[in-house]
Amino acid sequence: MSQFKSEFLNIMVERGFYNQCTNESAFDDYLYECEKSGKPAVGYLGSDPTGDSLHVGHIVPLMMMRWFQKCGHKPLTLVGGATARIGDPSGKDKLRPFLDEDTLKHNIEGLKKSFSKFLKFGNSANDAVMVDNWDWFKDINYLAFLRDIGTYYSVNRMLTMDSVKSRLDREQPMSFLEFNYMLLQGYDFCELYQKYGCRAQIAGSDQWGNITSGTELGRRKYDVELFGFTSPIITDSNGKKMGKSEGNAVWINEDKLPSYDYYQYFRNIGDAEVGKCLRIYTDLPIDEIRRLEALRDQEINEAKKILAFEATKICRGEEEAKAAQETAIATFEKGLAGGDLPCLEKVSVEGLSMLDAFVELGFIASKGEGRRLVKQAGLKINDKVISDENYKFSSADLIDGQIKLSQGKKKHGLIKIA
RNA sequence: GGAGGGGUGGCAGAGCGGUCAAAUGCAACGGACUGUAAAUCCGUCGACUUCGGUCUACGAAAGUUCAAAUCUUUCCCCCUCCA
Repeated sequence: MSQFKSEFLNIMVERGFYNQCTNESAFDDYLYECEKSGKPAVGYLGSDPTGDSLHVGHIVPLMMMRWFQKCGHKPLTLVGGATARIGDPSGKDKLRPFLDEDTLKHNIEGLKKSFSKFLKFGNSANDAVMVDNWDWFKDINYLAFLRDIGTYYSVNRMLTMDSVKSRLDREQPMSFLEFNYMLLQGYDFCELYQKYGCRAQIAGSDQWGNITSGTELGRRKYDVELFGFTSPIITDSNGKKMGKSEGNAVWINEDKLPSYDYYQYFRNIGDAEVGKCLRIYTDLPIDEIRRLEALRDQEINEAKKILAFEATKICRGEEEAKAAQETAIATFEKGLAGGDLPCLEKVSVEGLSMLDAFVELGFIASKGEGRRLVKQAGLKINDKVISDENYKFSSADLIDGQIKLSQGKKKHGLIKIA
């Protein structure tokens, strides 16, 4: 009844992770053999440290790797210390600014943290391993590289690759530096094959060109079939990429985004996305997901709560997920002030300007914006709309030693007496 | 090296001496309707403000002018074509 022999591929299809594979049946055979023999298949996921945390948009391949590991296989997570110094031209119009050494180092630490939330690292057979391509690129000799690797690449072929072609079609400049990116990523794949016996690369579909660069190099240089496997780009109902909230990225790392906000991102997902998101962002069994996504109208909110909780649990841990959920329930369903809301601590609130407090909480960028919101009835104190833009707090506003501040319907925060 | 085109708000993109805090679109934000959804409608969208205004902004600096995003000069950056 299942489409594939291997557990991994079946899960990928069932949960909507499968977009494209370099050789579906051979990959299936390979995985199946590994699953049967108990000897893990090795696959890798690469990410360039151009930022200090991954965000929700990166979760898709991360979850693929998570399932890969759950099926008994070994994930390698590659941080592109070297490739980040080049810049992946895929989907870009411009050369990226160069990052200095300190930033790269900082970013690599951030990525490791992000990876470790989704994968188990360690020394067992199928534990994940972190690698950095800087290790093998830093001492490489240019001439040796050209002779060893360059001979296998045809410029004619490279020019047909989407990442290059689209740039040329749009008459955007592409530097020779960026043009080399796919060679590096191809080399990575082969290096991991040599070192770890890695035969698979898993990534988003925008990486297809870079992946086939690796599989082709593997075939030509080592006479081995390497596999590439990609996910579709996950978009919301408006066709926009997932992962932005209020124009800001939804970060994986907790130092970049509070768990409550992470939870709220999933809680506020559109109805049409619930099923898709449950499959992709949670570990819930597929039967349970089918039941939840069938819910309609009011009831689908239950599914969204489960989605938000489960997604937060994977990324931030069960404790954080619970706290976020409790805060959300208290705030939205009971109209109380939940404990996990953003909070200002004050010795006294007497005479404190309301606008200053909102600015300090980060809800508004300026007092001017606050004044506008007051005119539009967008600011509330203890759930009462404030119409005086110069409102000053007094101890009469305190309820149980705190004041609840709200901006719009969704942003809530507290002032507490320290 | 030569010739030409260009750098404007989060992005795209008008404006080309005053009426410009800068059209329009997208994004974003608030309100209404709902379900913390979508769609729709209305409104807002540089900062400060005692709501009269004040200040800072159209790559950077200098200049012309009563007045400059708009003209001049120099510089920086980007693109196209030629060598």
